[in-house]
Amino acid sequence: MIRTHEAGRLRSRDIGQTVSLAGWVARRRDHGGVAFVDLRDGSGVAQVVIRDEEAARPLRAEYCVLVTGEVAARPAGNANPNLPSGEIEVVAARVEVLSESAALPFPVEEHHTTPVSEEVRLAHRYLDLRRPAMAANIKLRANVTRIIREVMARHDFLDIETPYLTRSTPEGARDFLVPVRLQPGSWYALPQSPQLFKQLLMVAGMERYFQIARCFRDEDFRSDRQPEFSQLDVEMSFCTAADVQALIEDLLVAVWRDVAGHEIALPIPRMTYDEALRRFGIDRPDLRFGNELVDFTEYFADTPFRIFRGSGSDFHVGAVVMPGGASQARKELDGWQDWARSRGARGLAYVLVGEGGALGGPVAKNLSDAERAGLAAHAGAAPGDCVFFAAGRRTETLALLAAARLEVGERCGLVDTEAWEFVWVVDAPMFEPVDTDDGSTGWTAVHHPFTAPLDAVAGTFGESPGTALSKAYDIVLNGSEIGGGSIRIHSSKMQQQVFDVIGLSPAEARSQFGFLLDAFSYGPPPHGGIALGIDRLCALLARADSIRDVIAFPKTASGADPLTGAPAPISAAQRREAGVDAQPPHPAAAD
RNA sequence: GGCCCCGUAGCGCAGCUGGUUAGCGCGCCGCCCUGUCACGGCGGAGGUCGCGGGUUCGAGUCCCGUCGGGGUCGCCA
Repeated sequence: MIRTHEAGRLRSRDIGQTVSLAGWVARRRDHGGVAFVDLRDGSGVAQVVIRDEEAARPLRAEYCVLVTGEVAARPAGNANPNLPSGEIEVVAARVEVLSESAALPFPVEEHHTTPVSEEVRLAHRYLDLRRPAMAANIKLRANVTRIIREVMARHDFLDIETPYLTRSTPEGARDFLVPVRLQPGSWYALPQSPQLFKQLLMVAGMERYFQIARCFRDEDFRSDRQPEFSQLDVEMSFCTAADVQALIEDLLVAVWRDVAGHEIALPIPRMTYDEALRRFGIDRPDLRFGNELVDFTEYFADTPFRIFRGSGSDFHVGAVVMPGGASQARKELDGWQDWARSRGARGLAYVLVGEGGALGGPVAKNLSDAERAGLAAHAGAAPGDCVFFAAGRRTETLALLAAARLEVGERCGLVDTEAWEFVWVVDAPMFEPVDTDDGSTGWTAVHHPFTAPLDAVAGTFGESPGTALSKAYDIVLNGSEIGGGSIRIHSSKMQQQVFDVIGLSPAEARSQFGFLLDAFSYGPPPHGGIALGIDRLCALLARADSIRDVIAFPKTASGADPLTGAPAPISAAQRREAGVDAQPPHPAAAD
């Protein structure tokens, strides 16, 4: 057995020992008759010195080699502090080439810091993953899932698999569909999440279920969204929201302690959805910095400036301060307008607070004397600051200000990039208005339609859906949602009431979720759960820009895999066998 | 589906208001160098400028279309 994963672990105490190291040639340098080879394996890099006729051996980058030799102290001077084994080396007695490497499509060696396009990296992912930074990400992820399994086992949860071939459901994201050879015209769908199955498992008496499940959604991608992704899926019976949160806190503490060396302070703070929107304009607040939004709706209730004067309960005027922003050039201030317009807004009004306290900018002269006098104090702005304003429909205005706050935080260096700021966002609304095809306003579930209402509205949410709050909870880290869950409805009567609100008729509900409603007629236990996004969680832990950096074989933004060429056309014979050619619509299919 | 940015040698890039033979760094190949460590020196190979069309005496450069990559809004219960 060849000893591997040793190179980076060699230390001066190993001097004098004979070792065998298997790994890859990270770099070769020749000086006279001596070859210096940096040998990389899973544990790091060691320098191998090869003399005599062995040095003439053609060892080039990424050759896979087996080196046997003695660990020795390096001659004085020039020790490379960048190598973990910088003060020792292996003097090779024997070098065996296990396999050669072709010239590389891009630099694999660590010290090459010039960026390589992701497309090229993905096309040769097996080389990309040899790079120490990427290898570290993959190891980090393996550690995370290992710790998750340990914690879940300690809490007596059962790891239960659920189907990947299941039925399509109407709500939510677009499904990936799979044709069924044995039943032409019928299709499986890949699950968007195991949501329904885990609730069925609760009915089945599996009181504590978890699974690290792959989920599939046929929607457009982002740096933090892939068509398939992994989530830690959890469901438990006879629990409260606090029980689920305590479990997840235990889990997060264990993961961050081991992987990040960080001790999360418990309990993780709670914030209501309403408070998050008021203070940060968004339901996933980034608490790594302050600079909260300021409500100016009342302040400008009677303003002569028409833009800031609206009517109706949905009108909102808000502001966010940019510290030191008053010294921005006109060009920079115009840049903010472009920035706002690129986000679909009309613009971003601003007021500059002068060093003497006098207000500048095009908006200020439209305000009354009294409004000008108190503006800086109300906004919490100091001389030299810039105050950005947005006005209009409340949700859109807050969304723009939330984005502006993040942009200000980044540009002004307000964000503590070393911080881990967790927060539970609780009591989200059950429903939000949605424009339907016929122009009327309907309701859609904010979380999902199996989310239970708060006890206070359990009997009345059908009468005023817009104000009903739910037993939902999202876990947010540094402004990213890393998980969300809720206490579920376990009464088929209440479940039907929710379907009524979102416009799903009893017949439709029965057609789509009949199996769940049936199950709920057999004594379902009260239950609730949560799902954590493994990819996002690992990306944050790895301080990676994209979840692609913590997925071994991710897809590009168009859903393609440059490595395998997927997706690819199938042959005519495959199409015939799958029954997707000239397929008649199934009689039971509804549009 | 909308908008923005990018596409020039294996990789990363430059290429001005259109004008000789399209450059630079790294890598690659060859030779030299007895302790290098982002070693160094000399020499060399390598490019349908993503693709198609248009304008022009002349297009890497300007215009239209298209494909690919990245970001973002919609979307993602």
